[in-house]
Amino acid sequence: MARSHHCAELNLKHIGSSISLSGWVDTVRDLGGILFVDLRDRRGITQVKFDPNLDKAIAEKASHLKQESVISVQGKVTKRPEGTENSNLPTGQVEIEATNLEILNISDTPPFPLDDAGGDKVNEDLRLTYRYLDLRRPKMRRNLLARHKATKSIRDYFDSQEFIEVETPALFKSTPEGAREYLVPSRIHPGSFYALSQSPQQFKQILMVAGVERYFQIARCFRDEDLRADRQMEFTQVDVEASFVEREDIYNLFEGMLKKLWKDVLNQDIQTPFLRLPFVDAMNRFGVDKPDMRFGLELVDLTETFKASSFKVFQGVATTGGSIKAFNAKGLADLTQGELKALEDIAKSLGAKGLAFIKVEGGEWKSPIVKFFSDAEKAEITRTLALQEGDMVFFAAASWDKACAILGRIRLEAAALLQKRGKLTIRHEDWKFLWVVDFPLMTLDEEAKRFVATHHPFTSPVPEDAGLLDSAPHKVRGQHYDVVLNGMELGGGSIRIHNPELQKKVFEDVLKIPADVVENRFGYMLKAFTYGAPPHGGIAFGLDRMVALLCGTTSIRDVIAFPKTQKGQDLMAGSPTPVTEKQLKDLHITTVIPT
RNA sequence: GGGGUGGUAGCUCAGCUGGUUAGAGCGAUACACUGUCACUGUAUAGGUCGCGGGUUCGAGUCCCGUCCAUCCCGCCA
Repeated sequence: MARSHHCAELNLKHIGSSISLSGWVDTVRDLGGILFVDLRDRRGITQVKFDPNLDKAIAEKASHLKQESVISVQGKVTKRPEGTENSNLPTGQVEIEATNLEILNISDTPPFPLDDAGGDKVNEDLRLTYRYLDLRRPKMRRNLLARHKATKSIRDYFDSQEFIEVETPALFKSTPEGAREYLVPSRIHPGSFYALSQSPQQFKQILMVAGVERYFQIARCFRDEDLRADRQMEFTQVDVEASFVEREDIYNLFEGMLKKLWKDVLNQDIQTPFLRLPFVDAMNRFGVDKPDMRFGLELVDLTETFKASSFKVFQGVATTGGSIKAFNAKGLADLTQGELKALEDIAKSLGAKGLAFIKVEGGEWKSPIVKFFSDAEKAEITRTLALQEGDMVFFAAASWDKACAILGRIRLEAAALLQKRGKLTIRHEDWKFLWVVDFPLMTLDEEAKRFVATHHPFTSPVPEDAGLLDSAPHKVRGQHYDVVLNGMELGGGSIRIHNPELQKKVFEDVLKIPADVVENRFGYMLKAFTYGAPPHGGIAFGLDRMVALLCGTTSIRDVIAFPKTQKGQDLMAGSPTPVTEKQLKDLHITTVIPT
């Protein structure tokens, strides 16, 4: 038998037993005569003793071991001598007196340290090149385990709610309305392509028409967009859809899932129901549609205050439909020139002309713009922002959405600066869940000068707004909801349109997609809806982001076994690669490499 | 497509205003060491300073280009 026990279970109860262990050499401590090996498997570490007084040949053999070699050891569990116990190890009361050693594979010296602290500092490209070594690190092993627990918890939950998991195709047809897609050439149909599914959205709605009623899937999705710390080209969605539901049903269902998930993975109790925050309030108070509510620094609106101001920059914006927003970065008056410059650059990158501010220092307002303010304006600023010594106020004057976006970002940066100074504490495990609701159904695409669906074109309007679809599409609220945690969008969904006429109207009259294109792309769906489509709705959320949060990491690469780099490469296997002429010929493809 | 940061020994980093033979810690190798647990001690080896070009008497250092990684903007219905 290769092993009778694993490396985390032996203790005083096993003393005297003959056992066998297999695993990797974590460390070798050769004291000249006696020699200790920390033997590691996926469960933990056990100390093995090689004593030349007991067996000279085995001790000699062990002295040639290198770290990360794979060995199998037979021996007897013994109590460690008084004073040599290791309280840091669960197995630290005992050790194995080796009676036999089998060297299964000697390892080359690893190219980087495999402990948590050392490995964390290593360049990520090196970790990705040797991912099999990186994954041996305790932290990465924990992350893989947490992901497994999360998916198991989710499957158990939906099963208990009588949802069934249905697989849908990865090879779908191209629908260029959404994210850029990965195309797959058809060998059998020259010149035609599949698209890798960017989400199972259309199939899950069809499953509702099919009478499945309660569907979920842990589904792989593909999007050919630029990568980020929280975005990979292929990622995993927990995709859910149910018939005969309203928004409240989805909120309850999903809150239940998250409650169980947090309990199963972290053994923590989270509070439900979550706060419901309308989109407009989220923007006005936090400047984003995914607010981090673990800290304040909320935005205020000063548009009215500055409508008659002698400060022309603000007055001009305030009287021409724009907004003047501000917030108090409490205690940040000691911000350095460099930090201020960095904030200005961020503001400008978001379309601000500059970043107006007031520093309250030594009882005075230090600011390049304050000389333009009247006493009444100053009083109003002091009152609404609760200004005190040591505070720092930032302003944005622009269109409403731009002003919100600028300060929303500056608010996050200011919070980071305050945290660095120890003036603000933001705890990772302070779980502030919320639903953001009442999104506008349509958003005006400035470039294309037409409306685009905020969420997707299948989202149902809020019933009382449906009459505005023709006259004022941007005023129509959608039955769309996002679940947000600590500044991260975990997922979103909506109650869908189940009426084929309404769906057709949204495609053709509101989104202005030509009728023949609608028929070509979505005709099958509209047709399906004519055969008794039940009212339905659902939600999808990013499993990778969720697991990253559970593991306390900001990069989803840390919770994906084999992620790709920002340029979409697999550094270990070396994809993508060119292919042979024959392969291309079979697929009726010719390539043109840009020079 | 754009902006920021980084690339010096196997790993993590230092290397000021250009100036002799580019350093440290960890790791590796060898030897010593019989109760260590990140063992310890002594010694040794290890470098195309990402790559290409330029300025200069002289470039790790300055300039231009380029590649890679990463963070962000655009993008992600």
